[in-house]
Amino acid sequence: MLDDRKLAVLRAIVEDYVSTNEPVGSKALADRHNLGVSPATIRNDMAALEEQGYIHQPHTSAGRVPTDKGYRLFVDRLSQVKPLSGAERRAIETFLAGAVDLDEIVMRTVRLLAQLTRQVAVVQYPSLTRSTVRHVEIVPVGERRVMLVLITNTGRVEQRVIELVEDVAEDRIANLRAVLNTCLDGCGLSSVPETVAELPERLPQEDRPVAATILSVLLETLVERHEEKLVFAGTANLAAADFSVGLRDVLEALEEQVVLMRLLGETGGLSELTVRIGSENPYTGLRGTSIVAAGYGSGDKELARLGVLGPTRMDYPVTMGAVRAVARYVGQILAGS
Amino acid sequence: MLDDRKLAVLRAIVEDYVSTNEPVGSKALADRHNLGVSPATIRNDMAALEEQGYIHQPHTSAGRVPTDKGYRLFVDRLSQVKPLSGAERRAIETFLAGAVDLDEIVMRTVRLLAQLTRQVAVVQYPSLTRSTVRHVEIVPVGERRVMLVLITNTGRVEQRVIELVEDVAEDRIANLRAVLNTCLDGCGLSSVPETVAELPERLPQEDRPVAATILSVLLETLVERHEEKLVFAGTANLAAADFSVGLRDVLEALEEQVVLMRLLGETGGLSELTVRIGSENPYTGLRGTSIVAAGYGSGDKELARLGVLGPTRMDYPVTMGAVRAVARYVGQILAGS
DNA sequence: TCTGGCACTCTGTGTTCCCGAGTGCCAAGT
DNA sequence: ACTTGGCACTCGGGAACACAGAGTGCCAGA
Repeated sequence: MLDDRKLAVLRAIVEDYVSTNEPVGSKALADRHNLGVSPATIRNDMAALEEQGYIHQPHTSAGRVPTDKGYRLFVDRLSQVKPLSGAERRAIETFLAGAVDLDEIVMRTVRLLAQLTRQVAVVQYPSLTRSTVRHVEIVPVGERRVMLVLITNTGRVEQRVIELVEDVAEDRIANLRAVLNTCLDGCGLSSVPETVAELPERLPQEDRPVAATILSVLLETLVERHEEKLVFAGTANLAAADFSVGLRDVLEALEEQVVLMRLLGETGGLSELTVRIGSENPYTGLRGTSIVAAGYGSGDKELARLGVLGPTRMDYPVTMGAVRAVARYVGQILAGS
Repeated sequence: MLDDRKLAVLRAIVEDYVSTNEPVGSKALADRHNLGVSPATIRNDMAALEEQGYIHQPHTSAGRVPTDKGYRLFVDRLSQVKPLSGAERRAIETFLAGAVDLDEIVMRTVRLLAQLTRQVAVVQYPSLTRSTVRHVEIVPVGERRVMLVLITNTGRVEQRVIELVEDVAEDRIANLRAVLNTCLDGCGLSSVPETVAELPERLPQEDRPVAATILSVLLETLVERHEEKLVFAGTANLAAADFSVGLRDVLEALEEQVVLMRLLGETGGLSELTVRIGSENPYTGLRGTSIVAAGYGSGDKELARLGVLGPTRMDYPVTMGAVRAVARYVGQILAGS
């Protein structure tokens, strides 16, 4: 069905189209790549490729352009992820190493990725789910209000203000805090719910209503927030890549956290690359765009995902290389801190 | 020099140009606004206005377009800030009231502002400088590491990880924490440096080096971070407003926090509107764009600034009204929480 | 000081035309 | 059974051109 030469032709078409941004014709192909055959032969192959939906002709008598299906085949079978240059590696290391806390790690990562790929980069904050509790703090901040602060081993801090229904003396709060910390210290966030369920028994009767309020907020924080936060950078790169489809839609999609979350996708293995090409992704505003994403984490646990978003017509090998490399480095940094 | 009628003509030109986005000619003016004079007269006035640099002709035999100077005069003398409609007010209130913590207040504010003005909105996090300390927490997070968490009365939480040079037992940390909280509780952040300076005296000799390390980080956090954080939303609106100047530059400027910070400007009074029109602003990538900003705060203290950024050709009265209103509401919300 | 009239100057738009790139097909060659 | 060169055909996009319409400046008269 698709012999080697046809595949070579498809590869050549993708490469040329990506670099020139113009439909590529049989003659140009014969010139630039030495496929060892004449334009006429290539034309026959192209006809076959088009027949099967891998490429497409904008109009009669224009060159061919890869379809989403064509890119898919290219990514799956015709290309190899291109590793970064040594200089780029060093740049990543020095750039990431300077970060002092989680916020800054994330910030620098997203900028780095945007710069490296010249596309829009998206980084999800490390999920709470895989972290463990380092410390829980309950701070009175008013008459009947306390602030709940949760610190994880990944250095993340979550905070919520809680309204109480009754006045609670400082020492009762202190006691509650002590009990909470004893129970939860080092506890994996995913197992917090069970641990918390048993907790009221250890408290004096009178404190249980208050504890219940606080604990419900705590759980809520874990569940609701556990992977909402996203950061992105490099939107200016969108303007450069002249988007076929309105970039208004793309900008809108970027502001829809929910959409973005889904685009980053569910995890494959750690550092495993996910590529969604054009219409493969569920959001209609993002036809015309592809997403290359990977999970990152410390050790062997995936903490969250990161990726880039660009025109379907992107340099997949290079982009994939950059995403994979950054994901790995971030993992290392997180593990080391 | 500029009699009333000429001013009226200028106002009419600005209004028409803003609504139609096309150079406006004398006949159209005479038709749409009843100025009581003939097109010919208007032409004379326009010639005078052009002479003085308030309007400008793209080409011979095209209508006139306001210059930056023209917009400036319009904003300063010819327009009145347009208050929001009742419906809009209610929308603001309900939308902002739902926020549970500072992060969410800021997030909702920036979205609200973007939606209301159909432009790019920017909100600066409430500055620490004006807040007071609610609580300082020091949490051991490893052998020789502690995490410093600072909670302010505005609900903001700052965190930093600190490496120590020696092992420090829990109880010494606890003591340090107690002392810190006693001294700093309720202390205005701006007066923290002095307060902290006297602090070592209250500590046992042995703890002073550790305390010094921690305190220096504390101060650093206050100084360095006190107004770095910015959030924006509504970039999709940029695509709609067909920017004369490349929107690439605008997107780039948006990612430069420093530039943005300066654009929001130094404070006038609280809720006082600052308007920078086109070339008035210092960053060349933003010719073609205007910024409308205002300070917001709780009580009479300005905590930070917010604003919107859009094409020079924007509806100033409406935009200014929205910015001012949002600034006030946010102030109220912050004061109330 | 305002107004109507008039000649003039542009831009933007629509039309036409033509070039060239690219194709598909076919018949001949290996 | 492929591959190749030749050939007629198609179609998009740029250049040349004309033209209508909007707008202007200026001038003479009210």
